[in-house]
Amino acid sequence: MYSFTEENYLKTILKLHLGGTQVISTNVLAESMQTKASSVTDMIKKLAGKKLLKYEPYRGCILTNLGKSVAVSTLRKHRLWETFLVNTLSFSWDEVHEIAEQLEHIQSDKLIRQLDAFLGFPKHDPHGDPIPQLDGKIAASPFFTLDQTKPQNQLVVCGVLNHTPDFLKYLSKYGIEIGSKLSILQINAFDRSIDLLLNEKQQLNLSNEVVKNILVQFTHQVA
Amino acid sequence: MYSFTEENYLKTILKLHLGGTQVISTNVLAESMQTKASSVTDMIKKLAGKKLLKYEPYRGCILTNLGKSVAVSTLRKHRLWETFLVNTLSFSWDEVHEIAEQLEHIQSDKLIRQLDAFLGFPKHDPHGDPIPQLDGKIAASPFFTLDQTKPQNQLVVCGVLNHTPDFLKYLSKYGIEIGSKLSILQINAFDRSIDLLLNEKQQLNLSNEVVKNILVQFTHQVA
DNA sequence: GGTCATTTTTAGACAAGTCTAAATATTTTT
DNA sequence: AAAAATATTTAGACTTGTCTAAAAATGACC
Ligand SMILES: [Mn+2]
Ligand SMILES: [Mn+2]
Ligand SMILES: [Mn+2]
Ligand SMILES: [Mn+2]
Repeated sequence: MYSFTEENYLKTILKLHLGGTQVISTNVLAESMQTKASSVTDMIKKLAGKKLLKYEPYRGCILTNLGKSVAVSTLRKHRLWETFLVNTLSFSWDEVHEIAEQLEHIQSDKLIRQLDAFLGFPKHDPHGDPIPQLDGKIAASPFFTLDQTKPQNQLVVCGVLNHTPDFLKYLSKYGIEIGSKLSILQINAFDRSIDLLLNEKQQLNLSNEVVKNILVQFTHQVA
Repeated sequence: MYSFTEENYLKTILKLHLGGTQVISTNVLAESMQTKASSVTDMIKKLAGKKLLKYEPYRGCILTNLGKSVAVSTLRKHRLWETFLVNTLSFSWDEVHEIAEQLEHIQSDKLIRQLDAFLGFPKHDPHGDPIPQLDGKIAASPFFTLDQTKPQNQLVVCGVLNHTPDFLKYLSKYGIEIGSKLSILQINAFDRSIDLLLNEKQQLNLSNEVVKNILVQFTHQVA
């Protein structure tokens, strides 16, 4: 129905909306899509012609409900495939994004329904991001970042905000993954780094840059 | 590395080679690709330029070893994905071809290796076609068609030659699927139809048109 | 309110893949 | 061996998505 390129534009616009921006400017979109502003203008016009977004020249664009539904569906497919790659095919969380970028464009409603069922209707992908449901609803994340915590908090790692392979490999190297238990020992005021105990045995220090990209929740809760 | 279109051309040429044709003519390829001869000429020239096939103007083309390896890899991916869809996601054998046509172009060696392992290194796809192995070898089919059998033969259905959804649904309607047991009761000379016993309980008659598209082997053998 | 910097759009070009129509080569028929 | 039929290639055009360079609109500053 829609080309890979169209779906990628729509998904990127959706993510910018979800990031809190109402109207998406041409330059911001060009930056996000890693392309030129002139290319974006051309594509935006085409998408507007297909009623996928509202476009005001020199102002920017906003997804219509139609555009939003296409974008959410693509995001849902992306995150379900990432879950499949990690849970079923033993990939690590830093390897799956590129492959999911391809798989998210496979067209078959039944395929995604069956995949969802096979995976047990997961709520979150391997990076802790919510998987949009079949009805298009995207749950608000129940997690918070590690830099919003206090000493003595007992926490579980539930996701990350930075999705780059470098960051994910860095965490894996220290044994930090989804489900890891963290106890806050001390927050160092001078550099906002945190001393903590990982899985009740290993003590380590994480810089503020790392800490603000880790999503956690309290131990007693069940996601 | 190669575009979807290039991979589709290469895979189609490979199948024509496997069907026994040494040199593929422009018109035959156009027919197989459901496109025009002029488009084929353009594409063949491009593929020849990339050393994927040898092309002699007005004569036809033959895959090089490089072209063959790309084509075999695409065919392997197609058949592994079809197996995944049927074995893991509960699709029926008449629903998977279209989806596999998309999935076969996903680029990731590791993905296919992991999928193969997850599926238990299957030798045949849901239609009984051999799955090319990682080294590029395609096993000769150990099966023969139902019209090459004699009365009293005890057989197991192992595949089909006609892959159209219509034919596959027709077989499913009568309960004929991979693994079904067949006993030949009688071969009717006047129309070459066959009376047989399905799974030791149901008697039925299959036309020659159906019979020559069903692949079987003797009951005692294990594929 | 006018100038300047920035943002956005337009104009024109290109690559991939396709098509129709016309030209040319090959094969078959006489 | 020439004519007719068939197969193949070429020429020119179109679509999608991209780019660079130039033009136009917008917003900031004085
Ligand atoms: Mn991702
Ligand atoms: Mn993710
Ligand atoms: Mn198939
Ligand atoms: Mn098949």
